[in-house]
Amino acid sequence: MKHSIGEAARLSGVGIETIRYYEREGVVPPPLRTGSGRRVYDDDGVSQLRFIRRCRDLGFPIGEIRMLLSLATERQRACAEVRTISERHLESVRRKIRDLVELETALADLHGQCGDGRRDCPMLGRLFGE
Amino acid sequence: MKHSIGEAARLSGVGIETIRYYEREGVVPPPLRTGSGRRVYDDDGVSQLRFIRRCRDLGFPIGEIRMLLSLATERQRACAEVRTISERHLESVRRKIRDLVELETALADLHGQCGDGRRDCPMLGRLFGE
DNA sequence: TCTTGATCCTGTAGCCGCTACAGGATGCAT
DNA sequence: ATGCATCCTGTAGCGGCTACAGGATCAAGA
Repeated sequence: MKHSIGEAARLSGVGIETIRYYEREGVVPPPLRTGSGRRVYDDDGVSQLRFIRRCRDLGFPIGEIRMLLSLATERQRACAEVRTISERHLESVRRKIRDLVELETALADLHGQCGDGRRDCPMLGRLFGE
Repeated sequence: MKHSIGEAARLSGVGIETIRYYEREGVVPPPLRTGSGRRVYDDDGVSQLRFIRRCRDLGFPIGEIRMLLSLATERQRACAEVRTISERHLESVRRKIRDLVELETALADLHGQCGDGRRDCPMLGRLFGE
């Protein structure tokens, strides 16, 4: 089946402007065009877009999605390499979680010092002090 | 004491270019200048910069730092308002943590399906499928 | 056939919070 | 006088979109 960019967007869950952005950035190949210049996507194109959206939902950066996509479309589906990429990404997600949890602790600690008064906030004092 | 921008950067832990950026954006007021046009910071200016850096370390966005800073420099130190801002921020940090933990689960799950083989990666299959 | 409204096109600018230049002017020590 | 550090302004880039402006085209109804 052939689809307009709007249909492709609906089917894949990727916004129209974002699809064009991916094309500009070379994440997806440029699709065919109608005589009047409108983009035409086939089912494979839509699948690629859906794949990208799922990867983005998982927080993969564009560069790694590009790698995953080329592994996938070259039909190699090289598991070991996918494993490496997803492992690296998983590690970065876990690092972010650790950082945020640390931050949460510090923030909750500071926040806890705030009373209900209207002056001389201890949190501001701590942030300004030294 | 008076300080050059370089000294202010060292003392506050904020980069030189970042200080100028904060000035452009109106986060800090423009400092005095020497005859030849170089910026001069006093200790209060350095304290403000340090305050901003600490807030940034805590993940506060610039807009909220602006509010905190005005609360602080107006000498009102209104604790209740600081509480509101930090509460909102804390909530957004916690939301981020929840999102990331969810993401981590999904990712680890997918990642766990990858074997050591070189073809037909189940993770790619899942990402492409429908 | 005409008109309306939806959809599409390109190109550009903005978001956040910096960071990294380029290209030039000072300041300070020797 | 020389040389190097530091400073200045202005601009562009990062990632990953998003939001226009201003125009072309399409499909459906009257």
